Parts: sequence; C-alpha cells; structure tokens
Amino acid sequence: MAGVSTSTVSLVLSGKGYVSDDTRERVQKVIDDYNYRPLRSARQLASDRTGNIGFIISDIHLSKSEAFYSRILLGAELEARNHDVYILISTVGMNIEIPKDIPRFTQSRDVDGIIIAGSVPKKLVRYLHNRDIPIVLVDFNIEDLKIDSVIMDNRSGMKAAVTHLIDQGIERIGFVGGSYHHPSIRERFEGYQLAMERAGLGQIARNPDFYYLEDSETTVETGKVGIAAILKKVTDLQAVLCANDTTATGCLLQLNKLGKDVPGEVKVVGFDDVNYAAITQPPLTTVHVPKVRMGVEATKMLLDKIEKPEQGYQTRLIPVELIIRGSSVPVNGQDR
Amino acid sequence: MAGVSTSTVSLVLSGKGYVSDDTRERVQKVIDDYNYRPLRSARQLASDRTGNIGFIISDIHLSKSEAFYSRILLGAELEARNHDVYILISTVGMNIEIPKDIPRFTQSRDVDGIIIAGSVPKKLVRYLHNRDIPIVLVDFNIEDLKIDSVIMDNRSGMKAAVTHLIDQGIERIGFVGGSYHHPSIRERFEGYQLAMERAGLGQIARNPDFYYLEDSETTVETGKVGIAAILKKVTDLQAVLCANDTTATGCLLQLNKLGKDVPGEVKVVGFDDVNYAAITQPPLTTVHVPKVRMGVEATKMLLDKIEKPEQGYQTRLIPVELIIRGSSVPVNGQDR
DNA sequence: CTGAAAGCGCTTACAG
DNA sequence: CTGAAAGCGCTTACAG
Repeated sequence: MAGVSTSTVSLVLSGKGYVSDDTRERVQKVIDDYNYRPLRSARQLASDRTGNIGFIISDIHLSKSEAFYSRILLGAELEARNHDVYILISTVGMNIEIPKDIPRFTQSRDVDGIIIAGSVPKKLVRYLHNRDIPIVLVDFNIEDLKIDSVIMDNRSGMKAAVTHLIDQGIERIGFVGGSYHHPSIRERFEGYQLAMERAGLGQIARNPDFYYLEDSETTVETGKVGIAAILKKVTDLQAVLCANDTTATGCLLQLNKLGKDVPGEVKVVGFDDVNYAAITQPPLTTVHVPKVRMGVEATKMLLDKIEKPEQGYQTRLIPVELIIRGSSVPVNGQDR
Repeated sequence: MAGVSTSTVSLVLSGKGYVSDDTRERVQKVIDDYNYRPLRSARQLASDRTGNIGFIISDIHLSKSEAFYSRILLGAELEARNHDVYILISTVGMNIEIPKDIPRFTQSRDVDGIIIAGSVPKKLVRYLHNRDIPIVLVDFNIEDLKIDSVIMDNRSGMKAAVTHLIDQGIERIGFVGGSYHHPSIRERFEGYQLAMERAGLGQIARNPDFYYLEDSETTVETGKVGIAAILKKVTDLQAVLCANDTTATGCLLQLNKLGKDVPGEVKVVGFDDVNYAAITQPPLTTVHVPKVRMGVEATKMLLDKIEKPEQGYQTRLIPVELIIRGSSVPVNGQDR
C-alpha cells in the first residue's frame, strides 16, 4: 500500500537500519491508518526473540501473602506494557522435582528472561541459572550465585524502626521473626541487632531472651507464639519489632489476649506495610516497602539484561520508609 | 531420527489423524529421549491458535483486594498448566479509553480467549464481546450481554448467614454494603432481603433504617460509616451482615470503638473468607468463597468455548459455605 | 497409514 | 537507502 517492500516496512517497524524520512513517514501513515500490528508469532519465529518474560512465584506467596507479591506482579506488568512485552505467569510449589516440575515456558524457550518473586526452591534457581536464561530475583537471593536482584533496604528500615523507639526513651526492645532462611527476614533480624548495637543496646539485642526466631514460613501464629515466649522471660518488655506485618499482627492479637496495652505497655512495629496493617487494632506502625516499584525495577533490569547479556550482575536496593501509626506512639487521635 | 516425515511427527504430537501404533511409539520414544518440545511460535504461526489466554483484571483489584483475585488467578494458572496453555496477564484502569487502552493482546490476536476477573469497565467488555473473542467473566456480569460467567452463589451464602443468626433467636439483623453496581454485592443484599422475607422478617429487611448501601468500591471505611449510621437509628441492633469481609472488618473496628461487645451485643458476619478474616478480633464468621476453584472453572469453560464456539452461553454457580467463627457465636474457647 | 509440498507472516543478511 | 530471497519450525490439506 505504501509502495515499498516488506523489508522496508519491517525496518520502519523495528526502527533499525536506514530508511529515508520520506519513506518512513509514508509507511507509518499506512500503518496508522489501517491499525496494522505485526503478528507476534511470525515475529518470534523469524527473530528468535519471544517478547515474553516469565514471572515465577510460589503458589504459597501468590495466594497467601497479603497482596505483597501481587503488587510486585502489578508493577512488573505496568513496566512490561511500556516495552510491549508480555508476562507469562507460572506458580511453583515448594517441593518440586527438577526437571519434571519446572515452569513450562523455560522448557520450550517461550520467554526471553525470567523474574522470580520471593522465595522459590533453590534448586530451581540453580537449574535456570545454569541454562543461561537471564534472571532477575525480587526479594530473594542465593548467596553463592551471582544473579541480578531487586531487594528492599531491610537494614535501613529496621534502623529507622529502632531509632523511632529509642527516641521515645525505650530500650528494652525485642524481635520476633521466622523463616530464617529467607534473606529478607534474616536481614531484618541483622538490621535489628546492628541498629541496637549502634545505639549502645547491643547487650539486649544479643540476648536470646529478647528475640524469637522460627525457621519456617512466617505466620500470624509465629507472632503469637513469639511474643508469648519473649514475655515469659522479659516481663518488662517495652517494644517488639517484627519480621513482617503478618507476625506483627500475631503479636498484636496475643498482647491483646494477655491484657497488655498497645502501645501503652508494649509497642509493636511491623515490616512491609501490607494492606491490613492499617486495619489492625491499633493500626500498625510499619516499614513501608514500595512493592509496585520493585516490580517495575525488576522488569527494567531484566529487559536490560536481555538486551545486553554481557554486562555484569547488579543488585538494586530499594529504599523503604517508616510509617508511624498507633501501635508505637501514645494515642492522640480518636483512632483507637 | 525415527525415520518418518515431519508430518507424521506432527500427527503424533497433536494426537490427530491416523498413525499406526508402531510408528507412534517409535516417534514418541525419540521425542522422550531427546526431550523435544515443539516451538510455540512456529506452531502458532502455522495453526492460528496461540495457546495463550488473556487474564484481565483491574489494577485496583489485583493490588488491593486481599488476595481474592490473585487466588482466582492462581486457579486459572493451575488449570491452564493442565492444558499446556499460557496465561497472559493484563491490568486495566477503571477509567480507560477505548480503543487506546485496551489490553495489547486483544489488539494483535495473541490470545485465543479471555478471562475477565471482577469488575472492569463495561465498555471494555462490550468492545471485546463485539470483536467475537471468547470470553468468560469471573465474579462479574453485564445484564444485557450473554457472556459465559462463573459466579459464586451469593444468595445461598446470605441465606445460610441469615439462618445461622435466626437459629440463635436473633431477629434485628441489618446489612452493610457498598458498590451497588457490582453484581455480587447487589446479589448479596438481595439475598439478605430474600432470606429475611422467607423467615418472616421482611419488615425489618425492607426498612432502610436497617441497611446501609454505598455506591462505591467497598472499603473498611464503608463498614465503619455503615454500622455507625445503622446504630443511630436502630440502637438495639442484634447483628449485621456485610457485603464482604472488608466492610465487616470496618464494622468490627467501629463496634469496638463504640464499646459494643461482639458477639455479645452485636454479631457480625462477612462474606468471601479472605485471609485476614481469621485474624480480626474476634475472628470473623463469614461465607467462604472457593476462589481457586472459580479460577479453575473459568479456565475450563474458556478452553471449552474456544474448542466449540458454537455452543450456547452458560453461567456456572459455585457453591459457598458458611464458616462460623467468634464474631457471631458466644465465646466458648479462649480465642478472644 | 505416511510423505511431499505449500504456506503461516515476519526478519535478516545480502546485493545493488 | 531499498528490494529479492531465504529461512524461522511448525501444520495441514492433498496425493498416494
């Protein structure tokens, strides 16, 4: 229709190679007028780029995690749209067999790269990494593997929380966490200890009476059990930092049951700022994690990696922010 | 390798046409031995089936809705896997322009059909429906359009809730809801009125003093405002049914603030059974909606429709189940 | 029951 | 700067 060959149209479409401005405009007009869209499958077949990226997440995380990982997915999708890339999603169980249960799209090369959100079986990551597929991890990492990742700044978040409490003249601060194998959870505990140390309260943070760690997926129950265990040993506990909002919710429930006033007797601080943090009683002070942004960054990094596979690996640390609500400060409004 | 033509291999792969058992086995063995996977893009190009289905959800629902829709997505993914189909996900805003903002995969025919989860702009559905793409709606419908859908049994759920309360000798039962335009929310209100009517309590359910309806997205705030409004007119309210767990949570918070004992003075029942229903204080009695299963059913229906486009439209009603927790029955354990 | 051949709609060297 | 041609890896009538 524009009186040129398909080669030329292809060049206009991709923006590569040389086309005279005149021809380019003419072709573009026809494209616009007829709302022409190149067929993806033909493009894929001819170019060996799929224009898809895989998004792998454990079924547990997708269904249970309080819209944490689904917000990351949302961010990934928003950014993918900007680049006209599709996201193929695949859930995996935590007890998978390799290679039987690996996501299909990795078997048939249907994606150009993969985002892995949250914790998945390590052997899956190793397997994919060995197959030389570009990967970006979000809120996960594996020590001995150099894989690009997007991580929230867990240590700074914990430091802000500790400082917030110390500024109120509080010293006897405990910690409740779980799933010590998840890197973020571990970093949060380390951040707690480090910040306490810096404030001259290392003795407390190093005293096992003051913390409770459970090596399993964090649940509300973890929080309940954890705070109860600490209070048995430290009856005059003034505050508790939690590995995430889920455990913090458990602490809140248990403290309520024990008749301890929050924040009067014990202050509670969570981590993540998931949607129900604002509806607990009292509303939960917590460290806000920009989940959508993490998804956006992950997609950017992955597309970058796909474009330039040779560049070295990198980790992006996403800043977090303490959100102060009723669970850590004296009441002043009517929101209790 | 098996000494046959590619045509024959193709026939073995697809299971169509006639291939002798002998040949079939020989080919299959080579396929297995070499772990051969047909390239999707080539297949798509040659067959004009993409093997993809689109999953459309509003960005609000994906990120805010307490893992309700992400569990539906999970179900869809699990079933898609069984059929070796990929899910392409796309979020849409509630204020989109047609055709500028319609999901990309519908523009370039990259999917064979579409699942729409929850409420999205009606004009989007109309547009897609007119383009003759197979569609299945989940927890949504549009009155004047005959589109396949998977809906939870809202009326029965409400009936179970009403019965549960009446069985305890309670009569003064109110309702708090929102987003009257969402079909499920409307059905729940209708279910409440109908069940009350059947129990001879129609006068109460028809009295506007006893219910609060808000024409917007349901939030925790809706619940707070709603229960407060009802209590002003009906000081001796005995129970409140809610359009969903989110509004129920708001009711719980407000009742607590007003010093009303739950379930002693007022009983509260939600709907959906999302993950935080069990961590409210007291734990929330609610109607369990099998979200994963709804996603599974939607995928099944869609693939069916793609296979046999000529068959008439259908609606699948998914059964629900009342889950009784502390917010509607006298305390008997220590879980308060 | 099986094979030869065309064709799906693009991209990409290559030649000019 | 532009076009002719090959080729990506399948599927599907069609012939035998």
